[in-house]
Amino acid sequence: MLSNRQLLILQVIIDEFIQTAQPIGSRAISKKDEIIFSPATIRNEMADLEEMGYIEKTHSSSGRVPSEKGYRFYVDHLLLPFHLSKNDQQLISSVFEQDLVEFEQVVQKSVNVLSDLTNYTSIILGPQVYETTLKQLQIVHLSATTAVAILVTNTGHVEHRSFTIPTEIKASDLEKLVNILNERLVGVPIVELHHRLQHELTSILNHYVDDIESAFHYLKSALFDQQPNQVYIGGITNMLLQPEFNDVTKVHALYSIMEKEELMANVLRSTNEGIHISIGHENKVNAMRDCSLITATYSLAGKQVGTIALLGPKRMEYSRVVSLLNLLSNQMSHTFHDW
Amino acid sequence: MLSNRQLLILQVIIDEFIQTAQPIGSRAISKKDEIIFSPATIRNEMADLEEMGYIEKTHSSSGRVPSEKGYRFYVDHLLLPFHLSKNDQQLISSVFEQDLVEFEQVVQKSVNVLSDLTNYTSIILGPQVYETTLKQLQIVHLSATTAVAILVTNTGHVEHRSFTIPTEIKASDLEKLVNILNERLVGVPIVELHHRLQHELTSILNHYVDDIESAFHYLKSALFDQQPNQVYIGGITNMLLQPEFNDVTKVHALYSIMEKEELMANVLRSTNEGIHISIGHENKVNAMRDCSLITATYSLAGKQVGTIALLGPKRMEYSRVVSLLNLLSNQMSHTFHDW
DNA sequence: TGTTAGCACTCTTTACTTTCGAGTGCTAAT
DNA sequence: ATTAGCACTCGAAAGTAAAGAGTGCTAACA
Repeated sequence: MLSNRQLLILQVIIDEFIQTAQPIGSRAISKKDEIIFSPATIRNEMADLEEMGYIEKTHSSSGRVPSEKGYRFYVDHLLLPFHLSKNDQQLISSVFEQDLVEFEQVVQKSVNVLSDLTNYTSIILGPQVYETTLKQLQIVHLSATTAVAILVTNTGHVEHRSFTIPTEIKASDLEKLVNILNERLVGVPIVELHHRLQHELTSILNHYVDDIESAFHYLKSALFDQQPNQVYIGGITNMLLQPEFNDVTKVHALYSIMEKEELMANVLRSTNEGIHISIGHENKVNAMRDCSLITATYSLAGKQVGTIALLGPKRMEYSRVVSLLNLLSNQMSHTFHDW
Repeated sequence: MLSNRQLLILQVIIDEFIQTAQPIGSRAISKKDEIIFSPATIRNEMADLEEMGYIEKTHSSSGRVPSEKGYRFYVDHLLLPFHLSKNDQQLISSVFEQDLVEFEQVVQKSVNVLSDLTNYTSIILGPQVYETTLKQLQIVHLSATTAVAILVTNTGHVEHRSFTIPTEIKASDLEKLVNILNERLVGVPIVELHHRLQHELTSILNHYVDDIESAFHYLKSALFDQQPNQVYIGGITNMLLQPEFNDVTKVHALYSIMEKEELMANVLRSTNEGIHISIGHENKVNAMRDCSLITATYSLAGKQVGTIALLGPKRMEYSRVVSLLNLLSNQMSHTFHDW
């Protein structure tokens, strides 16, 4: 479809535009070392590339900028493997060098390193709780009427929820309940807890506990009502550094959606395994239509559990970012392999 | 010092500027109902007010805007008690109407309500952990070499930290240690824990535990290494709605410091009891020199524990914001009174 | 003596023009 | 097939002009 020369020119245009954010003219292209043709020749090729929809003009006599189709072609066919600098590699590795056992710590560090290295906004979706299993359940009484329920997972994740104990529930009932649940439910995947509680254990529990109904109801609501989506975001302010976000209204739209954890979680959760790139209008969320989102998945104990993403302008350093995400997601998966 | 007429005019200028963000001219002032003088008279008074430094011109023939000295005078002497609308009051009360026992939930809700009501950025500094006491300490083993330490406070706050258990420490030692700590330390203020561990308990512990040194060391570092500052921020994007933050560079500076939790914690921690207002250059942090920060303290069980703040342009609705903060901080203190 | 009308003056804002240059498309020559 | 040449287009930047909001000052007024 595209001649070698056209491929070369397209590559130069996109590479250049990613760096400068300025439209590229035929003269500038001809001056590149790898180009041995005159501006006129290049103009002809550019006219063809434009006709095919890979590049665009900002106005009738401007240089060219990549179109979304152009970026798509670029990432699909022109992406050269990027050799990460020693510094990049070290910074990523440094996340895993300490004895961090807690998931949150690793993720928090990763988010920061990633946004610092790229100057984009990095987003990590934490492990799906349903991939993890229950390690321990516990009630700590704070006063006669209040208590904290604490749930520890096999990944070291701790969920806790305070609640008031209504007067009709005996504290002893609650304790019994928790004891029974611990005996029966340790090792069960979190996502199944609800079902198991509901269907298999009610009868057994009725046997032991006087007023199982309300005690159960309370414990359930305390623990499972709002399963928080763990979305970690770093480098939000980096967006402001990109020239395409000089306009405050654009930034506002983008920031608003990033404040919505659930929305972000949905966006990231629906990604395929491995590296995936959404460019501009390929993004389902309107406010991201001027951005590209690159996602990578990582796994915990062999199962896919979460997503790492970088959000930046369409004019992203795709090559480098893909390499960084690859490295990081691999290292994460490796670190979490035997948890 | 200032005549009644000057006070009136100053008040009108500031009230008006707070609403419109536009310089106010003599003609506009004279049209106000409460003003019965001609523009010429007002011009004379304005010249005086300017000479005294309460108002400024943006250029030689512009209307006047309040100076920082003007705002200071305004909040010190001209602030009328603001009557909150039913809606405002209800929204604030709604935070406390549910059975929220957990501190985090109350604070998170408050932050959101506050930023929604004001269109400013709201910041809440969580309870100082050292004001709270230990309720329970616990170790949950995840694997042979990893465990989570969980610390529950009397406020229902849960701290947890995962750590690797080095081979030289016996799991049983760790358990013993935790048992002893629980017997001895429940009810001790968190801030004293470190001291108590260090000085009073070492001898006792030595008696029971074989290798107290390293077990102790590990537990300590797991629990007390980085005491997180709990800074809750809501409505960061609201800044973008203010005309004074049309400039992306200003926003960037401001957002950067808000990403630094410790810095924000320091700023808020160093406030006096009750309501306090810092205007423009009164703020110690450079990036806030174009902003006003209004803080209020709330207490838990009678002791001062935290700060609620609103950050906005110098042109804030001081009167309303003060009332809102007063109401919220009182309700918070009241709610937390007997925790 | 305090207040106000009148007026010249200042400065910003907006719109309109001009100029400059980067870049294009096309044609004709190589 | 490639390139030099050239007329043309458009945006960005700079300059000009008019409009309007607001001021300070002076002199008149109650």
